[in-house]
Amino acid sequence: MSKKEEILEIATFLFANQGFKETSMVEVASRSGVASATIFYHFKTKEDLFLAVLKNVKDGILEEFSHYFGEKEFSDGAALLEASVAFYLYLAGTRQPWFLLLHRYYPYKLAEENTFCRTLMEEIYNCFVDIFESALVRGQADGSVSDDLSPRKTALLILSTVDGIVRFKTCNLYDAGALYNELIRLVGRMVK
Amino acid sequence: MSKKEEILEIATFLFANQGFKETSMVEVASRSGVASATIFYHFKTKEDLFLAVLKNVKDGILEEFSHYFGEKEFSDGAALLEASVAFYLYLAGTRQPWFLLLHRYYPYKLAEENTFCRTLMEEIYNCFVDIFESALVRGQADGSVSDDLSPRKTALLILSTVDGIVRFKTCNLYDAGALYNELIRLVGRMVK
DNA sequence: AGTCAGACTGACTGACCAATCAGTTGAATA
DNA sequence: TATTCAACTGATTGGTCAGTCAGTCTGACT
Repeated sequence: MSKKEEILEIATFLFANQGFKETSMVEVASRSGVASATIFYHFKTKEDLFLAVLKNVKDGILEEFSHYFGEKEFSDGAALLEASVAFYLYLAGTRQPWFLLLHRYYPYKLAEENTFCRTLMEEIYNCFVDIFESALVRGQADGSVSDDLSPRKTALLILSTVDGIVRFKTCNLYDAGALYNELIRLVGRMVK
Repeated sequence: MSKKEEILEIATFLFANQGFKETSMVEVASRSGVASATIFYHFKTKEDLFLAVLKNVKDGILEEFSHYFGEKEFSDGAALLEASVAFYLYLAGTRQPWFLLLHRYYPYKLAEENTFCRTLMEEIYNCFVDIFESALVRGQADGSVSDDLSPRKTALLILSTVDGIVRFKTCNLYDAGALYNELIRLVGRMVK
């Protein structure tokens, strides 16, 4: 792995676990085994480093989802929806730093003034919503999902539920992990 | 208003809008119209100031809920649940700084090592969950809520949905405010 | 061997920040 | 009037941090 990649990986971990302001370039440097000036050689500013991290996260998420849904088949829309929710939860577990980062306030704040950041955040969340929405649309076509639902709005609400549970889990509020099965059942009730 | 109260109010606003680390004691002082040493006279450390802010938020939330539910009557459990969700959304709108603060990572991180902070966070979230849970229990007794639901788990899932939508709104992701009606409808479907 | 460029570094700087301290002020009390 | 005490302050300090700069090193190409 090149030093640049190493810096990116360490920075992802630290920005996710400690936050942007709370992570110093010196710490990223020392953990990556480089001099702090090396980071500024590869990334112009600390904000630039953060954006590179966020881009990495976006690419990773999009790839994981397209990989998973590219090779699997589902019997109907409801089954696809259930699998989508389950895969979101699975991913939040295996790629904790990504979701920790997305549950911090900094990227959203940065997105208000930085168009590149806003684009990245939109791509990430649209990826999530689109998957739920297309499952709902397919479900309405094959009859496994109720017709009197707005697919887009319902998709957003499902995302906020799933995202909320994952956030509870990272915040150690309640034993949110124990709710995963119940969550999938309730989402089923919601759209039936 | 005493200077101490003024400091607390300004600190609540700044911690909520900028974050803990990003808010300097000098800024809190200058906006409150006092010398920075004055803050340290009233609050031993910056962390102490944050805990005082969080306690204020907790007291405010608990009072708002007990005030609202102390004077209203509801026809059945389902109606009570709907009103609870609606009041949560209403409160998140009128008391934005409180919810912004609760959607930051700092209080949860602090709660891991500081028992007082953990207690405050638990009191806040238990207040929310308890209200949803008791509405569900009442609904199961009067038949307006399905019997094959675990009231506690369902209450947690409803909270995560509502909390997720409020978070989306504060993060300016999508027009989450437009989903409020849809949200209440879907919660109704969930528990029927 | 000589040249060049990209990768990397140690030492430094100016800005900022939490916290301290030795005081002043003003109002209540003796 | 003298005393006391809580509230408040200006000046300062030790420490941290993002970012800069003037270089060194290494490997490829001539």
